[in-house]
Amino acid sequence: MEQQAGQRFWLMKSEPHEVSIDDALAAPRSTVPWTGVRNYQARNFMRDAMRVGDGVLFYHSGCAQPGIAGIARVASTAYPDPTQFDTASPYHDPGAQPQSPRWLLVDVQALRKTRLLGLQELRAAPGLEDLLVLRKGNRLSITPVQPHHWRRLLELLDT
DNA sequence: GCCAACGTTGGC
DNA sequence: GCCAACGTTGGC
Repeated sequence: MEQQAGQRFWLMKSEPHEVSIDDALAAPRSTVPWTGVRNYQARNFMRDAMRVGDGVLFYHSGCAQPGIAGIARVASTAYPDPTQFDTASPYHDPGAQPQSPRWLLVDVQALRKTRLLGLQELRAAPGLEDLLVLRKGNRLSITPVQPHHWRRLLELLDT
């Protein structure tokens, strides 16, 4: 991916049994709505800081082989997550009202699948010591990625 | 299944 | 505003 001025970078976690990088690539226009974010900090990143075209590291979590599995891009601005109003959804939020949505999402377009860059390898890689997702106890499903981390990760993914 | 870490809730 | 209890995340 070419770096553009003002472009920001993100790491976004998905449980592959829900939406994997393969699922995203197989979707129409390789684009999926990032449903189910129920954390205010992560929501605020989408609402306040993300822009169309931002780079995304597609991370598989909650699985046997956690790690970065692909590259994607932010494909929309933030809009209400419809699952918050859906009583049949596990993401239903009885406190959310259609007139005042509580939860937002962005569309994410998968660009390519990469080799699996696993957690162990991430932890061991020089230059990634401060990557937020590697912090002890980190549970945020969306974290900003510094440009120098992004460049380093792309190097690692291409080797 | 276990458990550390964190976020949210609700009584006070 | 404090903080204990509870629920969730996510690696192992």
